[in-house]
Formats: sequence, C-alpha cells, structure tokens
Amino acid sequence: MEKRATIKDVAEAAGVGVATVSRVLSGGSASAATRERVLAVAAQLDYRPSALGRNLRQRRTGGMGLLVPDLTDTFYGQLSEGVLACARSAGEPVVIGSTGGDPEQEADLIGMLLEQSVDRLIAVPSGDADAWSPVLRAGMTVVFADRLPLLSSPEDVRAAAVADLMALDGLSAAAPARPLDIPAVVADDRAGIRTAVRYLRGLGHKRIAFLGGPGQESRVNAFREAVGAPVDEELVVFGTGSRDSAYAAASGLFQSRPDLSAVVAGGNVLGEAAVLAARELDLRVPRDVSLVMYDDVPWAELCSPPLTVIAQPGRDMGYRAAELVLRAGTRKPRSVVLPTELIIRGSCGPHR
Amino acid sequence: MEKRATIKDVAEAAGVGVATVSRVLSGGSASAATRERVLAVAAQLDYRPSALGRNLRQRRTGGMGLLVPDLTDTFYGQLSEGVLACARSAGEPVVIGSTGGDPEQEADLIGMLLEQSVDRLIAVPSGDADAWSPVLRAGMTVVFADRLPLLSSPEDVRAAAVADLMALDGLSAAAPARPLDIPAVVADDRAGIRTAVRYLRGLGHKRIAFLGGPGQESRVNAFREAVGAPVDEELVVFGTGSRDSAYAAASGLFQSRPDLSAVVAGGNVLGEAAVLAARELDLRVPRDVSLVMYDDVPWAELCSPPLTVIAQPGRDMGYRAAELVLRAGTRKPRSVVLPTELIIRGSCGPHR
DNA sequence: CACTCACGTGGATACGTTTTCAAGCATCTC
DNA sequence: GAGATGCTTGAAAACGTATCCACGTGAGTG
Repeated sequence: MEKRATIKDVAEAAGVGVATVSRVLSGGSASAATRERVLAVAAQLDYRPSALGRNLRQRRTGGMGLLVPDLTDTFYGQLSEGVLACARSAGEPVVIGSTGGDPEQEADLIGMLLEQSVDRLIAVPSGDADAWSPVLRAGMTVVFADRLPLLSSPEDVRAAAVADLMALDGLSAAAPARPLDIPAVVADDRAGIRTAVRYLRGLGHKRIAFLGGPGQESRVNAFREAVGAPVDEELVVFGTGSRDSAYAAASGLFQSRPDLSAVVAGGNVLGEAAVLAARELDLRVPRDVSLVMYDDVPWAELCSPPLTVIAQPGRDMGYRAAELVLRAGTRKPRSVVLPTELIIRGSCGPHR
Repeated sequence: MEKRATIKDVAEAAGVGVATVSRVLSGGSASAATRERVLAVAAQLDYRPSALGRNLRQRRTGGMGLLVPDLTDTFYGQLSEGVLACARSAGEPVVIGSTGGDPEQEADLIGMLLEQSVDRLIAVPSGDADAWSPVLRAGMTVVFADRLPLLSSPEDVRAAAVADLMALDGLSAAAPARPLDIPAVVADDRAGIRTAVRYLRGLGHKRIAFLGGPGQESRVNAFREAVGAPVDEELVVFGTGSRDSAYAAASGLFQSRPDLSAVVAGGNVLGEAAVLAARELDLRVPRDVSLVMYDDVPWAELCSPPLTVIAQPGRDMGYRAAELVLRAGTRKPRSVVLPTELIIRGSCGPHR
C-alpha cells in the first residue's frame, strides 16, 4: 500500500513551488512551459489532489447531500438516479441519506451533513418549515425536490396554500414570496390531479376517493380543488408512509365506502396498496373500481390491467435539482415546475 | 449566517487548551471538573466538531462509499436502504454512486472516492477482478455485495468457478483462497436456483430457460449445474442490464424457442421483461409458460398472477455489508452467504 | 535610459482537528 | 523527606491544500 503523492512531491519533482502546482491544476495562470512540465510530472506520479486538504482550506466539502424518504420507493430511485447522473457529470460526490419520512431522522441526517460541511443539499423534505429555517441560517444551499415542506403555523399554512396555487398556475411562473424562500423542483401536481379527476369524471365517476401519503398536501389540495366543494371528507384518506399503513388506509377506504367508484392514489406506494387491497376485497379493476396512480413506474405496466398513471419525470426532477444546487453560486436559483402526463392504460373504466 | 464555533472558541471560553477540549469530546481522559465545564461550554456555543479538520488530520474520510448499478432496480434500492440504516445508526455518512453496470463509470466513481479519501467501500462490482486489485493496493477496505467481480484470465475463471461452488456449499463456510481476497455478502444463489429448478421439474417442466443479466455468472453456473448436462445453450440468454435489452432478450427467447415451458429470470428487471414480453406475444402465465423470478419485490405480488420468486434478503445484505466494512479495522471480515427462499405464488403451473 | 506595468512565480499562512510530548502537580512508597 | 509514580494539562506539530503577498523579470512607454 504505497502512499499517495502530495502536491509537495509534485512541486519538488517539477522543480517549482507548490503554489504553482496548485495554480496549474486548478486552472490558474501559468506559463505554457511550466504548465506542461507540471502536468507531465503530475501524470507521471499519478498525483490526485486530496479533497481533504482542499475542503479544509475552503472550509466546505464539495459535492452535495441528498435526502429522500425511502430508496425502496421506485420514484425516489428515479429521482436519485437523476441527481447522481448530474453529479457524476460534474465529478462531484453525493452523500445520501434516507429519512424514512421521519422529521427526526431527517434532522439527524442534516446534522451529520452539517458536520461534514456539506453545504449543498437536495431534499425531499419531511420536517415542516420551522425545521428547515435553521438549515438556511447555517449557510446551506438547499433545493427541495418533489415537494415543499409543510408550513407550521396556521397563518403560514393559509399563505402557503395561496402561494402554492399561484405557483402552479403557470409552468415557469416565478415563485411567489413564501415564508421559506427555497427553490424547489416539483411536478405540476395541480394540473396532473386535475387532469386525472376530469378524466374520471368523463368516464362518469361521481364518488372519487383520494388515497394519500405524507407530504402530499399539494396533491390533496389539488384534488379538493378539482372535485370542487363540497368534498366528501370520508373519501380522502392517508397512510403514514409505510407500505403497511398504505394498505390499511386503502383497505379501510374500500370497506367503509363501498359506494366509491374510483380512486386516485397519490404515489406509487399508495397505488400498490390500492390494487392489493382491491384484490383482497374481491374488487375488480376497473370493473368495480377505477384506479389512477401518481408516478409512472416500470411495474405499472405489469399489472393486469396495466395501471393508468399520472407520470411525473422523476429522473429529470433529480437532474434539474442537482443542476440548480450546483449553479446556486452563479445564478440565483428559481423554482421549477415540471409537467405531468396522464398515461391512459387499463385501470379505469366507465362508471356502472 | 453566523459562522460555526471552532474548537479554539470552546477552549478559550472554557479557559482550557484545545487539546483538552478534543480529549473530552472524543472520550479521552480528563478530570470530572474540566470535562463538565468543557461540555457545558460546548453545548452553550452549539459547537459541532468539523469533520474536515478531523479527516485531514487522520488522512481519511469517515463513512463509506456505496456503488450500485442502478437505483431504479428495486433490489438495489433495498440493498441501499440496508446500508443506509447501518450507517445511520453508526452516525457515518455514505457517499453513493450509480455505475449503470458500466466498468468505466465504476472506475470513474472509484477514482472520485479515492480523491475524497473514502477508504471504505461497499460495491456491487461491474468491472472484473483486474479492475479491483488496484483499489485494494490503494488501501481501501472493500466489501462486495450481491455478487463477486468476474475474473479475467481463463485460469482464474476456472479457479473461481470451483471456488464459488465450494463457497456456496455451506451457509457459513469459510471462503476459500481466491485470487481476489475481498470479503463479500451474497445470497446463496446456488441453493436458490437449485430449489427453483427442482420446483419446476416437479411440475413436469423439461425445457427450462434462464434469462440473465450482467454479473449473474454465479446464478447461471448454478442453473447449469441444477439442470445438469447437457444444457441447451439456446435456452440461456442474457440482457445487458438495461430494461430494453432485457425485454429484447426475453422476447427473442420466447420467439426462438416456442417449445420452452418455463423460465427462470435472474433478477427483477429480467422478470419484469419476461412478463412484458410474454404478454406481448400472447403467452399466458402460467398456462403457456411458467415463470420464477429472482428477487422478491413488492410489485411481484401485484402481477396477475402474482409472481413466484426466489427471495433474497436485500436489506439484510446491505446491512451486513455495512457492518463488515465498518468493523474491518477490528475484526478481519469474513464473507457471508445469506439464505434464499422460494416463495410460491401463482406464476408457475404444471407442464402441459 | 529610467520608469511603470503586467505577469509568472514561490514562500508563507491559514483552515480545524488529533496526537505527541513534556511539564506540572499531587499522591504514594521506602 | 526524597524519590518515584500516576494523572491532568496545554503547547506545538502535522495533515494537504488554496490563496495572499512580495519579489523578480521582461516588455512597453515616456
């Protein structure tokens, strides 16, 4: 196990000062002759600058943090792949954490990132806005993906609801002033849900349920808006994030309201739970109940019938978020809303 | 954005030297009085030791690297969750990379990790053994997960085949001397495949095909061994890792050999491709073709019929690998072989 | 020719921590 | 009571890099 060459070794071998080596390697000015010599020596010694020294000197770790609720959820897998793709092309490391949707674990992981001096973070937030403002004060550049943190105080919630609707109105609409001024890359939940609800309405469905998970406030709001008042509150139910609780929620919904004829699932885990629960209760899809699921995942096509879905570009979402967080120094990052698409397959039928 | 307190600040505020602060915080000896004072001051200043300084001093980054082929593959999602769970409980960061199954990208990512002085790595290897030996020489502690790297030279390959069979013979059998002495956490592929093949045989199937992906040499070998010579080589086909190529392989297999009555898919992406291709070709599962898939993923139950699978404990695999790599300093890590389980659902029927 | 200016260069410093080392001090032993 | 022993403590060095600053050299200008 031979030890790695340091910048000092290169400097000595090339007969120059360490400062010159540093400049050559980080693109500073140097004469053509010395540049060439330094590069040759560096290559010959197989010199790789130590990120440790650099990081300490610049008082920050390169790369970025990535916080997702669950890597077992295919959508977050897609999102992560997008982030990693962007990071790879930039040659930057990404340190990842899985929060389990738990604000406490999220806070722990943020603490760990802080300790590592990771100052750029892409997060699918679980904690509320109050939990995130300290992070900003710590000097972190944060970009939210997939969703925004829930606002905590009542008046904030009101303001945010308004802001959300405004933000989603146009695809590239400028984000309104929010209590928490953090850029985000999210899907156009409002349009996606609206399209799905209209589609179901067009098939004759009247009693449409929403099966949601944690952090899907924006989708629920969109659902409420799309169905119009008055919303039958028994028809919107929530799981807590685990597959078990999603199944319980779905099963409970089907049993307590046999009159519902369609359900929109707020995410692929919820969708999975819905088809499982429906099968268990001998409800046929789409004969007895129509189903449209948020997230297009490979296995949606495998179901029989194949699932009609609201597709959101998970990979793009991750990639864009990574771009934003990397360019944060240069450009002031603006929020991005990505389009969704209703992909009609076989899980929705006419109301009978 | 107030700047963080350093150890020096704490030392001054507590009226002690920095060395004392360091000792108190890293569990060294100190008098009860000073310990208490230092702790109080540290808490009051909200002091968090910077990993940067520590890392530079110790010439190594804490935590571990994690290299998987594709986070979109649910199995690797499970494996990653296991690694993250272990890392979280140890308070260690994880820097992740997705190789896409490409040895070149893998090498790039390894280079990045080296640059970061990450000296502990959990990898699902894509490159062959020759690509990995330099990593060891660089002083990295590596633990392979899910599979072993392919050996490159012909004699090595022979030796490895023998070694693999030996290694898999007992669950906790000591790993034989291999050209590459790296501990690994893998599933008992041999037993898993053997059980599946026997099960299919028991249903009367004679022409059983194997649909494999990259890095599944161990499973193919096990398949060859289980069916016994002579193996109809047309019945073992490979995709390159992408979903498209998996689909192409599956589709090609079904079309070129309409006489096959059962197929074993070497992974969940392959299994997905198989049911898609079968449906496209109007082959009914399990009436026309029986299917058993490696990997138990949540959506296996969603298919109709639900898929019979060889379950391997992805999460455990990741957790164990992380444990091994973290304890590498203390204990000399030994390879681990985890049990598989044939979960019979509805995708296999009697041969007709 | 003297003076300025621009540029290439290297020495020195700082980043925040851990660890070594020796010194200070109190206690114990003969 | 003198020496030895043990424990606590702080000063200082080191880790590998980027950057500030000052120095020297060459060209360009008056």
